[in-house]
Amino acid sequence: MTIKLKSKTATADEIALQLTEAIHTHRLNPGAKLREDEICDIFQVSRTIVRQSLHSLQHKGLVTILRNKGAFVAKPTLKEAREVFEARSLIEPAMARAAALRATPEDVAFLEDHMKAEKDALDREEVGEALRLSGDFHVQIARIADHNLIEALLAQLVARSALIIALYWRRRNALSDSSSHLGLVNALRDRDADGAEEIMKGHLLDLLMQLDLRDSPTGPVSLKDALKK
Amino acid sequence: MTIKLKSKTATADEIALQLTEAIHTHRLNPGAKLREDEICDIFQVSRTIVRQSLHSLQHKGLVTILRNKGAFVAKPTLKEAREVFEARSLIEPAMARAAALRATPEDVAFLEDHMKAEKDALDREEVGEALRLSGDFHVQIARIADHNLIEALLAQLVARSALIIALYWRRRNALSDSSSHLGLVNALRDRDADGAEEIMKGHLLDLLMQLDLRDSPTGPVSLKDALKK
DNA sequence: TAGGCATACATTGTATACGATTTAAAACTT
DNA sequence: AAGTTTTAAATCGTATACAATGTATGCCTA
Repeated sequence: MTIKLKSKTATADEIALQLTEAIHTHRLNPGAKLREDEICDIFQVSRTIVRQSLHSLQHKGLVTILRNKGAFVAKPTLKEAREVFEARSLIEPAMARAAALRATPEDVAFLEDHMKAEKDALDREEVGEALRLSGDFHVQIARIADHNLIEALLAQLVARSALIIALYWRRRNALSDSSSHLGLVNALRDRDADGAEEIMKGHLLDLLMQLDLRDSPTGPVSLKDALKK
Repeated sequence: MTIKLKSKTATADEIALQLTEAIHTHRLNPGAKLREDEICDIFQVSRTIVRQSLHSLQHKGLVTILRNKGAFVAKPTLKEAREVFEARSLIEPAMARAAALRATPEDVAFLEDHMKAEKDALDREEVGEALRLSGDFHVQIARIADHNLIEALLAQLVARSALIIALYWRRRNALSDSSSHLGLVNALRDRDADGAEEIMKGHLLDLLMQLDLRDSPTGPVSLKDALKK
């Protein structure tokens, strides 16, 4: 899928956002090289701007920059993958609880729309987009909980989760368990803080279970890479 | 012994680290302007490098960059301050627990040395340095817990906490409650996971209590600032 | 003299040029 | 022909030059 932009100059943030979405929807896979000149051509900006966005993404853990070698979409190790989900397990249940205590009817309606958009994307077989929306759902919970810091942090963790899913997803058929999201929305509507917290806890555990985080070294590696040195 | 005469050019990371330490020890206060040329002169590097480090610090939440106006040491709002400590309260007790289960005798010895260094700094009345060490203690717990992701995250939160302390510290006399740290080390030595978790929880609560995070708008504001716009 | 306007200065933002390093390719040797 | 050295190309890192923006100064007018 081509990444197009308006004729006027793009900002570093816009480029970073587009790259993030491409990663999130698996149009860009872990390990993919991000050559500066190539991105310059696509967005019609100087390398200065491109480098800003790449560094930005590096800080967020989505990109790995090797000195004098270039920028690559990050390839989380098994340990990093576990750590991401451990961190999420520490944070998100509390966010679900806080969200349940604060959610307005508008918030609930928003989440319902959000879930519908996800379902529509799945019906259209836009798997990547569905995955992105599914992750964004979690970020929205933090937004409803009115916790900006964790919202930003969670956005990073969710984006990294997309990388992890790309690397360690077990089966390609069953995608997301939307029933958890539905239950969460219901709990929010009912102001059921305990319920929301528990559902979130279980939901993250479910996600983790669907990943293959055993000690197999690095997952799918190209033969070329494996033999390189 | 020969001394390196070659004026080794500082890297962006080194500059960022020095600025971070200056912030951590309160040699740089919230709101301080960080002019690029000035930093260039100090470290004898081009603006390219300085801008890299400033952007890096912005991503970490220590610096705020206003377009066309420049970089300033961040000034956390009351809400942001609360969020930092809420996030720490979600994360750190779990780290204390994990650390208690993993701590080796070497780890315990290291923490004891660390506490002694903090005490020495206090005795020498190097308040800023003591504060920095006190914060780093928490980061070391995450390191012992062998959780790299949270260790990095916590380093950011601790650095931001230094800003918060600079802004919202209640009384200038009583500094840190070293008894909590001592208790924590003992719990780690005893492999007392529950105890470590509880002590950490209480310790963070104590810290929070010593801050003035009531709804007074932004804490210490000058009349001049208040009328500025 | 106070306020508004215009100009000059200071600082930041972006693009480009140049040097350093890596990667790929070619030529050479054994 | 395989391996090694040499050469060239591609790519990244840093410094610098220039443009855009913001800030301060002085002048003019009422």
